Amino acid sequence: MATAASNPYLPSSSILSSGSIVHSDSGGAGMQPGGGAATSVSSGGFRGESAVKMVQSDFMQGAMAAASNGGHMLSHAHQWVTSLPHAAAAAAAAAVAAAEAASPWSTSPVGMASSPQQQQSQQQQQQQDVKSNTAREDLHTSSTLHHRHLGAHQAHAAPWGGAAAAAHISAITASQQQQQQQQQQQQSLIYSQPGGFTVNGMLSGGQSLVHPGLVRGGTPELEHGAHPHSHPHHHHHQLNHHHHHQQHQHQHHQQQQSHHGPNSHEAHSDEDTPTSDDLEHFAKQFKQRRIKLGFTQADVGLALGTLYGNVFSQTTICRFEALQLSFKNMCKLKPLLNKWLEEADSSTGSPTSIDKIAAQGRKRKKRTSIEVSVKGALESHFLKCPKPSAQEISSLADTLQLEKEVVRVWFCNRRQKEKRMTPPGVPPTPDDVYSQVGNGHFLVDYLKDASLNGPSEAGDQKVTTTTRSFHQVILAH
DNA sequence: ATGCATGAGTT
DNA sequence: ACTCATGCATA
Repeated sequence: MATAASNPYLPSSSILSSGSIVHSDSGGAGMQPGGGAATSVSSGGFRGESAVKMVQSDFMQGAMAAASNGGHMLSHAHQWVTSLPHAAAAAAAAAVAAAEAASPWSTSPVGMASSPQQQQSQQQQQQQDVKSNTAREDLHTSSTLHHRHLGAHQAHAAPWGGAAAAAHISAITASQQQQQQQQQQQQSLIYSQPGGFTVNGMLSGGQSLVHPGLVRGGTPELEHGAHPHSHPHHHHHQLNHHHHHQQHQHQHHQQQQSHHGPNSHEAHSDEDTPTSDDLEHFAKQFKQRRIKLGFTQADVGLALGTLYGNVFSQTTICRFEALQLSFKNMCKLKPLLNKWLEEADSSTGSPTSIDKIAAQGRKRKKRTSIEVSVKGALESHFLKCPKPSAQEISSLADTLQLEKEVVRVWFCNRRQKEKRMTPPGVPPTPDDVYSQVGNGHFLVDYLKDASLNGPSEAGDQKVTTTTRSFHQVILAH
């Protein structure tokens, strides 16, 4: 009880006007009345609501039922905390590109031309699949890694990329990039920090991870951020819009030189085209080495900032290791992490000096805790309609007594989750290969329903099989 | 390790 | 208003 109130946020204290902020929520155990609004929390279980997370799909089954629980509501009030304006601001320059690689990863099968229809047409609706039924559960047993084969549904054609190849960039057959559809792709911006001053925190140690040489003096230039050897110039910027389809997709042909043949395939180090297998393997390996070297995920994130000018949080590193990022995002980060690994490796023994940067100050809304029962309700709606219209959101919000914005964000996040490489579930038991269908499949698609977005194409998506390995399988047909 | 959140860039 | 990349705050 009594949780003390440690208010986490609150930037610097007081300046904020009024102090009404309140913190609360927390959940710890559940008490804490919250100051203004109570956010109910209750989730209880540690590690993510254990129960809940266990099975997402199960929500429907079990949780839902429970859901009815009464009506509690959570009110979360909105209390954003204001903090200081941090300076981060952004420098913006993009540098990134550098690493990106690009390319079509097609390594795979290739050949087939993809066919599908969807490629260009659709707009945002990708497949949202919903799978429902089957329960996929995720339990990853905590710490250890879960090895699953992830699926990669990689789909996009290679947006960013390209070329990463180091040297020759240009060439690439055009095939891939080709069609850029208008979708959005994302932006990958990179924030580079102005070298002038803040470089990222680290640096200090110098010794440790980086050698002066690598880090370019402080200015991270934007243009080529760092490529060690490759040539610069490719425009970084995202280009290509092709996007989504991460999961379904078909890849494009174009084989690149990456793998060779028959038995050997490993290689891929960085520049080539990362295939999902590569990514999976790399991620595992990365984690292992990182741990051996004694670095935390947070350390790595900061170190990347020093090396490339892009700082990443512990969260991102964690997700990378767990393959919980989109395929594209994984590809983007891999080169950076690989580079770090090389550095860290060579400089063994050095301490880490890390420090945190801290603070950013922006106002961030207090995190709303949604009760399990409410989550169950949201989950069930999601299955019915992953993309509810504004109106639906409003009514749902009303029903659940949540802010509309909270509901909207929940759906956005839920949708993102579906797109990750690693499906939420993936049983740690990779073994069964076959049976996975039962549990893991998600990519089913249809169901896009119509609410807002449209109709469209939806149906097309075909089903991608999903079974364990998406990679290769990829769309059937 | 994850849930909820912010924001750029699109559409 | 959405998607996608990221991260603070949390469990």
